[in-house]
Amino acid sequence: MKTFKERVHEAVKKIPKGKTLTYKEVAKRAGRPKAYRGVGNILNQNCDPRIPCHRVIRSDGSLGGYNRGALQKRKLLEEEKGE
DNA sequence: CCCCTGACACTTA
DNA sequence: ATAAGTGCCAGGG
Repeated sequence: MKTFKERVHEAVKKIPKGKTLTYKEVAKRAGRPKAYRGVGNILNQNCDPRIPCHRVIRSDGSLGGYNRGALQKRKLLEEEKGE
Protein backbone atom coordinates (compact mmCIF):
# COMPACT_ATOMS: atom_id res chain seq x y z
CA MET A 1 0.00 0.00 0.00
CA LYS A 2 1.40 3.35 -1.02
CA THR A 3 1.16 6.47 1.06
CA PHE A 4 -2.09 8.37 1.00
CA LYS A 5 -0.22 11.09 -0.85
CA GLU A 6 0.39 8.79 -3.84
CA ARG A 7 -3.24 7.67 -3.70
CA VAL A 8 -4.41 11.29 -3.83
CA HIS A 9 -2.12 12.00 -6.77
CA GLU A 10 -3.68 9.14 -8.73
CA ALA A 11 -7.18 10.33 -7.91
CA VAL A 12 -6.29 13.83 -9.14
CA LYS A 13 -4.78 12.38 -12.33
CA LYS A 14 -8.14 10.75 -13.01
CA ILE A 15 -9.93 14.07 -13.05
CA PRO A 16 -11.38 14.65 -16.56
CA LYS A 17 -10.11 17.69 -18.44
CA GLY A 18 -12.26 20.77 -17.98
CA LYS A 19 -13.67 19.47 -14.72
CA THR A 20 -12.86 20.56 -11.19
CA LEU A 21 -13.28 18.49 -8.04
CA THR A 22 -13.25 19.65 -4.46
CA TYR A 23 -10.66 18.47 -1.97
CA LYS A 24 -13.40 16.49 -0.27
CA GLU A 25 -14.32 14.72 -3.52
CA VAL A 26 -10.69 13.89 -4.23
CA ALA A 27 -10.19 12.57 -0.72
CA LYS A 28 -13.23 10.36 -1.24
CA ARG A 29 -11.78 8.95 -4.48
CA ALA A 30 -8.41 8.56 -2.76
CA GLY A 31 -10.00 6.21 -0.28
CA ARG A 32 -10.19 8.55 2.75
CA PRO A 33 -13.40 10.63 2.45
CA LYS A 34 -12.62 12.21 5.81
CA ALA A 35 -9.07 13.14 4.86
CA TYR A 36 -9.96 16.13 2.69
CA ARG A 37 -7.80 18.22 5.06
CA GLY A 38 -4.83 16.00 4.39
CA VAL A 39 -5.51 16.22 0.64
CA GLY A 40 -5.31 20.00 0.71
CA ASN A 41 -2.03 19.84 2.58
CA ILE A 42 -0.58 17.20 0.21
CA LEU A 43 -1.61 18.96 -3.02
CA ASN A 44 -0.30 22.28 -1.75
CA GLN A 45 3.00 20.76 -0.68
CA ASN A 46 3.47 18.22 -3.44
CA CYS A 47 1.83 19.81 -6.45
CA ASP A 48 3.64 17.71 -9.11
CA PRO A 49 3.53 19.25 -12.62
CA ARG A 50 2.30 15.89 -13.99
CA ILE A 51 -0.71 16.09 -11.68
CA PRO A 52 -3.65 18.43 -12.45
CA CYS A 53 -3.78 19.56 -8.85
CA HIS A 54 -5.04 22.86 -10.26
CA ARG A 55 -8.34 21.07 -10.94
CA VAL A 56 -8.79 20.58 -7.23
CA ILE A 57 -10.58 23.50 -5.61
CA ARG A 58 -12.42 24.22 -2.39
CA SER A 59 -16.03 23.25 -1.80
CA ASP A 60 -16.92 26.95 -2.13
CA GLY A 61 -15.48 27.11 -5.65
CA SER A 62 -12.39 29.01 -4.50
CA LEU A 63 -9.09 27.84 -5.96
CA GLY A 64 -7.66 27.22 -2.52
CA GLY A 65 -3.85 27.02 -2.33
CA TYR A 66 -1.38 26.39 -5.13
CA ASN A 67 2.39 25.88 -4.85
CA ARG A 68 3.01 26.77 -8.48
CA GLY A 69 1.12 30.07 -8.37
CA ALA A 70 -2.58 30.74 -7.95
CA LEU A 71 -2.54 32.79 -11.17
CA GLN A 72 -1.39 29.74 -13.16
CA LYS A 73 -4.09 27.65 -11.54
CA ARG A 74 -6.85 30.09 -12.44
CA LYS A 75 -5.58 30.37 -15.99
CA LEU A 76 -5.48 26.60 -16.46
CA LEU A 77 -9.05 26.23 -15.21
CA GLU A 78 -10.24 29.03 -17.48
CA GLU A 79 -8.70 27.39 -20.55
CA GLU A 80 -9.83 23.88 -19.67
CA LYS A 81 -13.30 24.98 -18.70
CA GLY A 82 -13.54 27.09 -21.84
CA GLU A 83 -12.77 24.05 -24.01
C1' DC B 1 -29.34 38.52 4.43
C1' DC B 2 -24.23 38.74 4.34
C1' DC B 3 -19.55 38.51 6.37
C1' DC B 4 -15.91 36.82 9.59
C1' DT B 5 -13.66 33.92 13.05
C1' DG B 6 -12.54 29.67 15.73
C1' DA B 7 -12.04 24.95 16.37
C1' DC B 8 -11.46 20.30 14.53
C1' DA B 9 -9.62 16.30 11.89
C1' DC B 10 -6.40 14.18 8.62
C1' DT B 11 -1.99 13.53 6.51
C1' DT B 12 3.13 14.03 5.94
C1' DA B 13 8.07 14.27 7.37
C1' DA C 1 5.54 10.51 18.99
C1' DT C 2 5.67 15.26 17.73
C1' DA C 3 5.23 19.50 14.91
C1' DA C 4 3.42 21.86 10.95
C1' DG C 5 -0.09 22.89 7.28
C1' DT C 6 -4.54 22.79 5.06
C1' DG C 7 -9.67 22.79 4.25
C1' DC C 8 -14.70 22.08 6.01
C1' DC C 9 -18.20 23.11 9.40
C1' DA C 10 -20.65 26.00 12.77
C1' DG C 11 -21.92 30.10 15.34
C1' DG C 12 -22.28 35.02 16.09
C1' DG C 13 -22.89 40.06 14.79
